[in-house]
Amino acid sequence: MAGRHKEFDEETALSAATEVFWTQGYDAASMEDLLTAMNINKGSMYNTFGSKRDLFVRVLDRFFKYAQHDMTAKFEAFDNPLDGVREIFRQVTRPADPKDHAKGCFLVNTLGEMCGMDEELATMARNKLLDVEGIYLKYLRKGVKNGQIRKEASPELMAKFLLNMWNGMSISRRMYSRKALEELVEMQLQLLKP
Amino acid sequence: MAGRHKEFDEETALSAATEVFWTQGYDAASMEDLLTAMNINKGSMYNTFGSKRDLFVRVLDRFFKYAQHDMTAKFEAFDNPLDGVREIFRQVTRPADPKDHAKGCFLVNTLGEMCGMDEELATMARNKLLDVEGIYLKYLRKGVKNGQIRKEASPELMAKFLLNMWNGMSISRRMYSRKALEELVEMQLQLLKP
DNA sequence: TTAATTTTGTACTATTTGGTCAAATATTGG
DNA sequence: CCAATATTTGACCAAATAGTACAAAATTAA
Repeated sequence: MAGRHKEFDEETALSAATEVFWTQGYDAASMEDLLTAMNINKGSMYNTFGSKRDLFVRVLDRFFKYAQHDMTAKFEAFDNPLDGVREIFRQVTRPADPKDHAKGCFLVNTLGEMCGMDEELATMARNKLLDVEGIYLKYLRKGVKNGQIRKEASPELMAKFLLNMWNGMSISRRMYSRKALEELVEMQLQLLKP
Repeated sequence: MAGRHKEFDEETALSAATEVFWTQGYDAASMEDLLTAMNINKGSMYNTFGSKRDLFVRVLDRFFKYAQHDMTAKFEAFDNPLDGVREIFRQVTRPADPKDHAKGCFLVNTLGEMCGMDEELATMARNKLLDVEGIYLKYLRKGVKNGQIRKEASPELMAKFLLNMWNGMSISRRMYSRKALEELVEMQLQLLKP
């Protein structure tokens, strides 16, 4: 196949774009911000990704793919799903970078920004969050079978509860101390214990 | 004092502006959108409110004032604070207009949009949400005294828990059915019962 | 009446927005 | 080397943005 080679790495560029969309949101992120972060030219961007919106969809999909793997890995690393949940919520209570508190959850942010504005993007974010709920459900069911999770509440409802907790913490992390967030997690996890 | 009187009612105009900011967010709401909704001219707006940002601050303050009154009234209408909380969360599970689901909570939206972008506005929203937490705290304490709320957890933590629940539901309402939302509320309220 | 004040509407600025395009550059197969 | 193909580059564009300016009409209190 003839033609000049791509000089930049798509993955690297998408990763940089993720950071910009994540911290600023879709609308507030300008093409200039994005191109500077991605370190490519306008032409390259439009040639490769199509449009700002298309780029966002790519970023969203890629983000979710990694999040999915990460979540599953964390659940698989523990015998007890409660420990998996704790590990997952450590991203909230003890983020790698304290600046992550302001960023919140990318999917939650997107659902919040797009709902009522761009229903298509909102639905993408919503469906991904529902997939997250699905992961919770899978490991909760396993936990119920092993007697690690209470049998009295339905796993379906408990999964929704965990997602609601995640949604809430995505906002609450912008207002509470680490200690308060940790207490909050531990308090709510009581609802899952047998 | 001489001079022509204002033709429009500031309260009415602010109410219209609230709707626009609430559904679209601060950034996405254009002056054109706002002026059309408020039904006044550019000159009148800038003369009365100063700037888009100043208008937003007025809208935010006014919104919170009403929310505060509303919450307090709901708590006061019931002997048991648990019923007060249920009534407050009916705004989420059974909103007056189903379109309110897409709108979420104005304060939560603002904290989400502004955190990391405009720290001053973010702090305004955050402080108002912390005031909401304060209201929860007041009535939880009363409930503890009356044996309606469990004594084992600290009222401070339970208040934070309620706010976290609110934050979460402000997102979750954009993805779940009424029935699921109601089950979610009732499940989580278990944590407050004695 | 006069001075003060608001409303209305239009025109304007200056900046930023997402997006386009053509020319230059690099790569490959024939 | 040549022709075809693909990417890079930066200039360019039309639309929208918040905000300003202003003049003329309207209303009011003193």
